[in-house]
Amino acid sequence: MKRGPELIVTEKDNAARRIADILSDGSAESDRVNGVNVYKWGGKRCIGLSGHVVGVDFPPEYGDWRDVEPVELVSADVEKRPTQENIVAALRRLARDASRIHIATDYDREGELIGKEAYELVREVNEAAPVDRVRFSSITDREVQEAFADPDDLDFDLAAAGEARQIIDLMWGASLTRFLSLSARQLGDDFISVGRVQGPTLKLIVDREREIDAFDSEDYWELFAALTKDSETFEAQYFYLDADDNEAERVWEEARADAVDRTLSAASTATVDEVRRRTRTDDPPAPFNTTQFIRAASGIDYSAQRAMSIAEDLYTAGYVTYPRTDNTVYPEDLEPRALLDALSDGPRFGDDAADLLDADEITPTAGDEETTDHPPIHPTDELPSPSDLSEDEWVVYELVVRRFLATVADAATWEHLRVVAAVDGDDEDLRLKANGKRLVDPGYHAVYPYRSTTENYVPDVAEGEELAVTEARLEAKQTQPPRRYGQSRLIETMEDMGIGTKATRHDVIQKLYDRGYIEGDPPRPTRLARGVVEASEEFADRIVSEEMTARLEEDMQAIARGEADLDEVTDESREILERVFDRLEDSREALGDHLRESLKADKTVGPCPECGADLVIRRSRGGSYFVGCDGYPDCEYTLPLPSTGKPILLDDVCGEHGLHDVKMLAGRKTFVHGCPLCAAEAADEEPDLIVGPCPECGADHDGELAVKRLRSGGRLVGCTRYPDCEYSLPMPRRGEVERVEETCEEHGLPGLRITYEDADREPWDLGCPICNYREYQARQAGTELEAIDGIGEKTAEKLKAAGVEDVAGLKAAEPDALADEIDGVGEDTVRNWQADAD
DNA sequence: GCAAGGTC
Repeated sequence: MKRGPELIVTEKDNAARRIADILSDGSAESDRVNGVNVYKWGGKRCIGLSGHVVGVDFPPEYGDWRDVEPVELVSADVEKRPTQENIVAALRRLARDASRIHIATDYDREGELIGKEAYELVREVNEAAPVDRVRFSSITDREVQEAFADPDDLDFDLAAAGEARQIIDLMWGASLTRFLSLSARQLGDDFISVGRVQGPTLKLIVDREREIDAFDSEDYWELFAALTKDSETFEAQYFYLDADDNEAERVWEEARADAVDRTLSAASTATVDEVRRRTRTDDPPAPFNTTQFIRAASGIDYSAQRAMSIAEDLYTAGYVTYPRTDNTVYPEDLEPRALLDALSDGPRFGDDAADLLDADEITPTAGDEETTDHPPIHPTDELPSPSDLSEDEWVVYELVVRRFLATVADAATWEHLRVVAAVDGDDEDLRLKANGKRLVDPGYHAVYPYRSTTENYVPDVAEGEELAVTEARLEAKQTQPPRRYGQSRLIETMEDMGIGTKATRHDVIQKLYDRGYIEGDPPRPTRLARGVVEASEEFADRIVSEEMTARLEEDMQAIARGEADLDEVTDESREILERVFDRLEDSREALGDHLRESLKADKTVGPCPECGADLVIRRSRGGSYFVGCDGYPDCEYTLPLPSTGKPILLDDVCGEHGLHDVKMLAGRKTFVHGCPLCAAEAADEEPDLIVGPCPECGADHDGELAVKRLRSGGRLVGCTRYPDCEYSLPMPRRGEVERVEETCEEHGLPGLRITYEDADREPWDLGCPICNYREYQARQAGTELEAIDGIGEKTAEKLKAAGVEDVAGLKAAEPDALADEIDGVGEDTVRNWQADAD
């Protein structure tokens, strides 16, 4: 046997560093091999991978979409190829002279597969060294030491289960994606994708939209009365018992609602006939897993994607534990008291943490899901100093800290008081109810302010007591269609359906946005999405059904138990997919037409006022959007669109022009532009407001600056001699601009004031427009990239590497070109950043 | 270039 060093392989660098630290008792030293961290001590080396470092794909000859019939992918070989060359090379180099190899990847199915991939890479260069597998549920001293003292073997069956998933996902996803894209002739960046996870997720959204479309709203009425005891007034609601003897508040017949209203309006007293007091315990929440973290973050207005991105940054910096976890049970070795003690030094929450230390006994809550790979998300005992985090990072970090505090805090206690009072009616008594609640012991709410603690006051009354009826109110209402899924609700539903994983669900939603399947927030499906779901339902129902995952899960478990083998499972899946293609091939044309119609519907604004053909949303070569006639070049009619954001069409149609309203999506700066023709006409009619002499041509040519409304809906201060003089300054789109008395000495211009229709909104005195713009530019120049929502330290680094140094540079960049240069960033993201920078 | 799953 060789006498070289032992090699430990982990799933990620972070785990490698911590394991090396534990096994070496802190003596490990960090080194770089091929740009990859390697930790060395004694006769040992430890390297962290980056998840999968090899990927599955078809052989290169299947690469050209147009040359290969999609159905050929069903029977094509699937190969493994390194995807992280530098890590693979480093692993090979270290493995060559290793005397023994320990696979220490995560303790789950995917970890077993990643371990097997490492094993195969090792075997390519070292046939002799023994390879074992160490398994531990959390990276703690005790567990790691025990695992290395008693190593096990790789579980090749479990890894094969993961491989079956890889192969099946690739063959279904790639073949159907190519088929749909080819049939609709969408081959560029705008290909049409389907897959085992994105399919059912999209169908969920489309199905909800179908319910909304099919919904017929119904009128109903609700009745309220103000009841007064002494001088204390509270509101009670009319109710009755329905046919099933259940309490009902909605009255479905107008005549009856009016009759009840008349009786209540005429009544002067109501008699209390029921008083019920109840004390309710409100238990503190369970520890955070990924899904619940995303849900809580969405409650404070962070999108799923953004919340996860911040959590990952906090994890990398060492302030919170691994954010991708299903686990809602803290590991045994977590010491709440020690952690509270550490947190009590922190800003914002230190006092709350310290208060919790006063308790005699600290028992954390536990959720239903207990897994072994990672603990629930909680803060570490390493605290950031105020300047270490951006404001957004602080907000999210505080959420994680406070969730931990909540899980070790006491339950809250509410006192509920239900009062029912009766008013004499013509044939029967009318009953009114009020539900009071009071937070008598705030418990965990004292440290976790993210849940509502709104109280409803109902005075202390006794049965038989007479209350004054001081007001009656009839409210006409309509039943509402079901609500669209929000992002966090979607993720929870995906989790319930068993599709996707903690690490991918939020990415899947992002993918649906990127593919043009959903828009806005809460996401609504495009026509294309409906077209894809309809086509899938007809020909490949599996790919939009959660059953596919359920079935795959069963097959994987069979493989893992050694009761089925990989080929059996993948061959069976192949046969099913072959049959799907038998039917698809016959309908290629019709399906392609349908998808193309859907694509066009997403872009069709309405009839062209000049030739009657369709007006569609198009993009100029510079990347900006405009409305142009589909009859181009015969008809050259166009309308401009605002320069910020990405346009989508709303359902509302302009009564005058028959054009759909346009909404511009730009993150927090999203706004409704409305009918583009109305906007253009309004701009033509709005008179320019002359401000004063143009600084460029005023002296020589008498040019004047004026506030002008643009046909795109925007506004600027520009020279009246445009286009001969192109001097201009930006102006906000909204509000009414007026001149004020005082004049700027430097520029000879009056100050400008913007007033708003909303009377609550303070007017904005921006002063001399030139001075104002200068100040604005100065502020921008001093603004760091990180100040923009969605840009963290890492993204800022990537931006700088791409040549974007500051906010001004970001604003000047072409979104598509910049997106190409930065991994994991799409064009829309860049547009959102730019909109935020304005 | 296609999926979904790791990780960054």
